[in-house]
Amino acid sequence: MNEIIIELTKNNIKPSIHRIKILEYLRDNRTHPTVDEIYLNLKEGCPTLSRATVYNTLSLFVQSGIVRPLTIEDREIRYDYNTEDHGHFKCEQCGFLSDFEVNVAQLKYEGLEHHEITNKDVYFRGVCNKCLGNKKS
Amino acid sequence: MNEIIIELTKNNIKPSIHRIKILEYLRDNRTHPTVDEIYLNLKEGCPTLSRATVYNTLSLFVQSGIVRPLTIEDREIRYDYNTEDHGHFKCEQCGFLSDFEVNVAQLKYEGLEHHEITNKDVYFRGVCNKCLGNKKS
DNA sequence: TTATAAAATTAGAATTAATCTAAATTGAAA
DNA sequence: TTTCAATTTAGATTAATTCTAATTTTATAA
Ligand SMILES: [Mn+2]
Ligand SMILES: [Mn+2]
Ligand SMILES: [Zn+2]
Ligand SMILES: [Zn+2]
Repeated sequence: MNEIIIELTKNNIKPSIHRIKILEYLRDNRTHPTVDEIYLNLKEGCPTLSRATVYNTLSLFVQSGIVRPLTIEDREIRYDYNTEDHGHFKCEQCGFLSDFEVNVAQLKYEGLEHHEITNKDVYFRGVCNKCLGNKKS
Repeated sequence: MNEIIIELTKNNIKPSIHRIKILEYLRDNRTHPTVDEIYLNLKEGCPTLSRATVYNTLSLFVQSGIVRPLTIEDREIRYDYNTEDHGHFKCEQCGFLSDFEVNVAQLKYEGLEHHEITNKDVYFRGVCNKCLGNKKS
């Protein structure tokens, strides 16, 4: 809780109660939750919470670089507290979105001379081991 | 035109006039167009065309693997006729979505043992050279 | 403390990409 | 021609996100 306040303050974000709760939720739930997941879960302990606040707050966090937005889904954005270098795998069967190790920073590329690159994402898709195991072939 | 029909037939897709036009449009416009871009452009030469047909057809193409859907945008899907190994860069300033060279296939990763991977995407974001050049700093 | 201004939050309306639905059209057999 | 499945269609529906304008909270100054 205290670390969350420090992190917000360090990033020039005033640590309001909602901002603390939302960042805390992301820190403690590494499932890459959607806006609605965050909203519905926090609403229980804070019935006055508005969806707009969750949207506003997450935009603020993304701008400050303390959380990362994931656009691997077609329709809705997911949010990741882990901004370290790692890839994301989406199982097309069960929908689960998992992390995997990949060295994106060292990835060699060409054709972006004189571009400023602020963000790199690696998205894989397929079927996870669990879903493959369940399949009676 | 003829090659398009051959490509569709090879993938067990009956080459209806709309399917031909849509695939032709993707082949000739490598700007990663959205559904609406495709729809509005083709509607001129084919006023009866429906949005639903564009959606249906693109889903069909994606399933067959002859076009690739890009989810680099938050809100809408873009489509790429080029299914070869390459990365995508989105300029946050002008919105342009460009290709770049990157060897995704040879990318080393860990943590997806016994997963079936059907698709790999590399998305970079930032500011393109053109936008950087325009900026009077 | 009290007054004032700025920042944060709110509910609900508006927007819009994508999906769904049920009817109409087309095209290939029989 | 008749029949049946595949394709296409317009418009309704869904749902994530954004917008708006009002309200509440917090900070600052007198
Ligand atoms: Mn992650
Ligand atoms: Mn491309
Ligand atoms: Zn799975
Ligand atoms: Zn640009």
